[in-house]
Amino acid sequence: MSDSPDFACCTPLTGTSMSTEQAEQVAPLLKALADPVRLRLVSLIASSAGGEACVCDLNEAFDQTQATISHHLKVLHAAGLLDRDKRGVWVYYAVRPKALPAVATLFSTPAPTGARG
Amino acid sequence: MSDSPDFACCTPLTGTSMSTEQAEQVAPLLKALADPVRLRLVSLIASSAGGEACVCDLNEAFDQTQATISHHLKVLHAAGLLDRDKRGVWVYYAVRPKALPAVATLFSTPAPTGARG
DNA sequence: TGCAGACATCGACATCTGTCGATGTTATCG
DNA sequence: CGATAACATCGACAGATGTCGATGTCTGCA
Repeated sequence: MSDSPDFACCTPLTGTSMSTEQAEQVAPLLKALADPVRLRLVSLIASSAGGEACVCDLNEAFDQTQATISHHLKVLHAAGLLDRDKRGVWVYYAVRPKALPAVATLFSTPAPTGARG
Repeated sequence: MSDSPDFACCTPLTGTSMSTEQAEQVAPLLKALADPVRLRLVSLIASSAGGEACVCDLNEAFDQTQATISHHLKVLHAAGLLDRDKRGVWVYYAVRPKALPAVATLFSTPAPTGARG
């Protein structure tokens, strides 16, 4: 996977029927988010100071093993949702700026401006 | 499963860290959407005339078996994303009005109104 | 009553996924 | 150089998931 996907998922679900290609491009993104632990990871990172969080802190916030958390972070990173930054011994993850808004656009109604018909 | 979930997923992911309970409530919703076929199903239904579509038409729009499409529709219906309406021999599915906006809110930034930092 | 069509369900299967313990890799400190 | 700590990777395993063919259920029609 590229390290900087373009988030082509910016076309709303409604309005026009989605192409097979686009669906196959968006699904992995949602699949990465469709897990309670990963959802909380993203939320925790997004709400952290500076928009980033150290893995060591994340490990302590969950009941799962360090290996499991590392796995989930890898999945989120592979999906292009998280940025990874290693500083010395510590690793910081941050939510990719445009990732969440892109997903939000997917589920937004096209354009309520100028309702016609 | 209730036939009318309240879509408690209306709190944005960012801003405040998500609770375990809320995460476990939202994850199934995203899991239901995290499939290319189901994504296209929702999109196709949402963009159909009247906001609903007959299963017979949906079947013809996909390469998968009728049993598979029926399965996916059941998953989406169980997640509270689709409404089911049987009329004679035909069954019509419609996207639940507030379902998609609720998901959109999840991934929206808390409040762009009156940026105050 | 019998038949045909629309859709759901069942049973089976290969594959994917979440989780863990164990181990590997890399950076820091004495 | 050796020890320690932070994080990633590996191998394994139970359970979930997507798909199919076959069959069941219900409706409308002759």
